[in-house]
This record gives sequence, structure tokens and C-alpha cells, in this order.
Amino acid sequence: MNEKTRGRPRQYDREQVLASVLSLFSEKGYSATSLDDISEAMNMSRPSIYNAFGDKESIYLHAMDSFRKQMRRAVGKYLDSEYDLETALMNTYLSALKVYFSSQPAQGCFIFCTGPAEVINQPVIKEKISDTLIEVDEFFQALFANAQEQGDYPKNVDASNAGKLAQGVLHTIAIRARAGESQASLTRFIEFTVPVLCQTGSE
Amino acid sequence: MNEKTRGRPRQYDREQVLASVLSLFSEKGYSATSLDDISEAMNMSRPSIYNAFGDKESIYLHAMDSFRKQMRRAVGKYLDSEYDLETALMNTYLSALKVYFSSQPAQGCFIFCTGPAEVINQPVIKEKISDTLIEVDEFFQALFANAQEQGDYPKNVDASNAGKLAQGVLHTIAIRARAGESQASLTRFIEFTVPVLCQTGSE
DNA sequence: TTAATTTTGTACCAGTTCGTATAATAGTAG
DNA sequence: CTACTATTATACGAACTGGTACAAAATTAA
Repeated sequence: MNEKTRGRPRQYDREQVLASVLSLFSEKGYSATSLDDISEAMNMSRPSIYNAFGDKESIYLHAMDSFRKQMRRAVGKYLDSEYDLETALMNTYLSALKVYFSSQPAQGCFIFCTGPAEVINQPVIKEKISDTLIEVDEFFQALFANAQEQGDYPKNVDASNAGKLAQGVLHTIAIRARAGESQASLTRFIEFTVPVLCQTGSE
Repeated sequence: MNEKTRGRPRQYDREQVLASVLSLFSEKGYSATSLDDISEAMNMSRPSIYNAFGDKESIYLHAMDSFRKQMRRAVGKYLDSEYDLETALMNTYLSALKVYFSSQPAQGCFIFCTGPAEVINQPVIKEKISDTLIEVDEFFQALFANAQEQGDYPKNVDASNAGKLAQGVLHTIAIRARAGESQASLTRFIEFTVPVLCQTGSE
């Protein structure tokens, strides 16, 4: 890459401006964010933005992809079988919490806190959220399936629904973080929850 | 009530127009809904709306209250101790699903699907969501505490966190419904989940 | 140099936004 | 019938909305 191309060289860094607009959308949501806001956050003129990322909806979709990539980088490693189920779940949730609280005030999950509002009238966003749900379900399902193979989780339990419940925990801590619950309180919550998910509860 | 008052009589029914605007906000979210939309849905002129419910944010808050009332009517009865824990949870989730799928396409939970997007820049909405979280947590916590008194749930388990997890299930089915998952699939999910929550899982 | 190519900056558009000033309307009180 | 009161309808305005036409700028290719 970095081959010399014809034409005026672009002055922006793609990853960098995507991070800016992700942060902006995460704060204000899709509809409350104007192209002027975006232009200012990206430090790019509106025609440049349109040329680079398309219209507003398309920019939002790019931000969603960017956020998903960030989360994959944060928790992808816990799929490796060196972690037992309880550790993998715990680390996944703690990593998510770190992202959800990475700005002040905490903004929770960009996708599941700002996306659902737009779903009914924006089929493309609905599709992307649905796609995200599936990917995350599969991530957690794989955790439970791996544990089943290693005798770490009962084989007669439906790993698919167990994975869905595990993602549900992610949804609730995302909403709660954004609504103002403290990181400490949510950490205690997942410390309670992980053993329940693993069927190693206190009894 | 219905006492004769001075002045021109109002032509609208408060409950009815609140139901209309709730449905509208639920579809489009807060920011994407304009006062013109609201005016049309309520069949009221803008000054009348302003006089009756205040500004846009205030209308949204009224809609949130209206939705909470609706949910209380739907599930409040399951607090009565005639239901055992598993039945109470199951009925609560089934009733919620009914609300979440009451329009086509399914819109999920009005509060938790459209509210979080606005939270960062609208402190009053944040406060209302936080308040809702607390009320629902207390509802579920009471379910577990009642079960503990009746020997239906282990007494050494933290009923408060159990209640939070139970509300988490509500959050995830709300998001999933709005993202397009079917009512049948979500029903299967809660059939899996309720025994896990009750610690009566398949092992 | 000259042409080709790509990005950037200025300026603009028509439509929409939320909110309100003003006046008409429809009832009650005396 | 006249005053009083509350609701409704019309109309407006200043700011903002998403998107784009157009020309200037900055680079490479020949």
C-alpha cells in the first residue's frame, strides 16, 4: 500500500476520522447528529465526506463496522481454548465494560444503545444490527460449545440459547452503563451472573 | 371529575393522544420525530400540544410514563404470591413479548429501544430511564425475594442481582424483537432462560 | 509543460426544524 | 348580554437540515 496515486492527495486519515465520527454518533445517536457536526468532528468539508463515505446513513454504517472491529480486537482472543468457560466469559464482559466506560459519561455500546432507535425506518441499519446480533450469538455459542467438548459445561444444555442469554448480559450492561450505573456496580453484577450462566451457581 | 370548567372545552382525549404519540415515538425514536409528525398523529395544532404537554422533550417524557403504566398493567399482577417464581417470570416475559410484538413490524420496548440514544445530551431522559431501571429491578427482585420466603429459591443467592439479570432478559428480547427476531424464536429463548434464572436448570 | 485525475473549499438550495405571536372560537359566570 | 377564561387555528420566522454544483488546488503521467 501507500502507492503513489494520481490526483490531489487526501489530507485525512480514514481510521482516524472514522474514530471521530464513531465517538460523535455514540454520543448523540444517528438522528440527532447533523452533517455539520460530522464535518466539524472529522475536520473535513461536506463534499469530501460525501466523496469518502457516502451519505449520512452510510457514514453511520461505517461507524458500526468500525465499532465491531474494535470489539473483535478486544474480545476475540477469548475464543482460544486456553481459557475455560468462566474465565472467557468474565474477561469478555470486563473488556466490554472497559469499552462502555471509555468516555465520560459512559456511553455503553454504540450499536445497541444508538442503533435500535433507527431500526424501523432504516432497513439497512436494521440489517446491520441483526447481523451483529448473529455474530455475537455465534461468539458466545462457540464459548459454550467449546466448554461442552472439554467437559466444562453440561452437554444436554442448548448452547445456542445459552449464547443468546450471554449476549443478553452484554445488552443490559450496555444500557445500564449509559443510563448511569457505575462500573463497580456492573462489575459486581457480572461476577454474580457468570456462575449462573456457567451452571456453577452457588448451590 | 368531568366538572364543567370555564373556557373553550378541549377537543382531545388525553389518554388517546398520548397513545398516538407513544406509538409514533416508538416507531421513529425521539430525534427523528418532528413536531409536525406529532401534530398530525395527535390531530392537534402545535400550540394546543405545547399548551397541553409542553415542549418536545416533555411530550416524550409523558410518552415514557404512558408506556410504563401500560407495562405495569400488563405484569403487575405477577407480584401476587399466588404465582410461583417460574410461573411469574414466564408470564411476565410472555406479556412483555406481547407488547413488543403488538405492532408490525415489532418495535420492542419503547423505553429501552428508543431512549438510550438520547441519554447523553438529555439529562431528564437519562433520569427517567434510570428510574425505570430501578423500578423494574425492584419488581424482579421482589419476585425472587418472595420465592426465597416460600422456599422456592435458594436463600443464599443475591436476589438483587438475580433481579437485575431477569431485567436483562427483558432488554435483550426487546432489542432482538426490534431487530427482527421472531416471536416464536424469542419464546423458545425465554423457555430456555427461565429455568436458568430459577436455578432449576436441566442438570 | 500540458493533460488527466482526485481532493478540497465556497457557496448555495429547497425543505424542514422547533417554537411562538396573534387572533378567532366556544364555553362558563354574573 | 357582557365579561372572563381556556382552547384552537393561522401564520410566521430565524435557524438548521442533507445534499450538491462549481471551481480551485495539488498531485501524477506523458
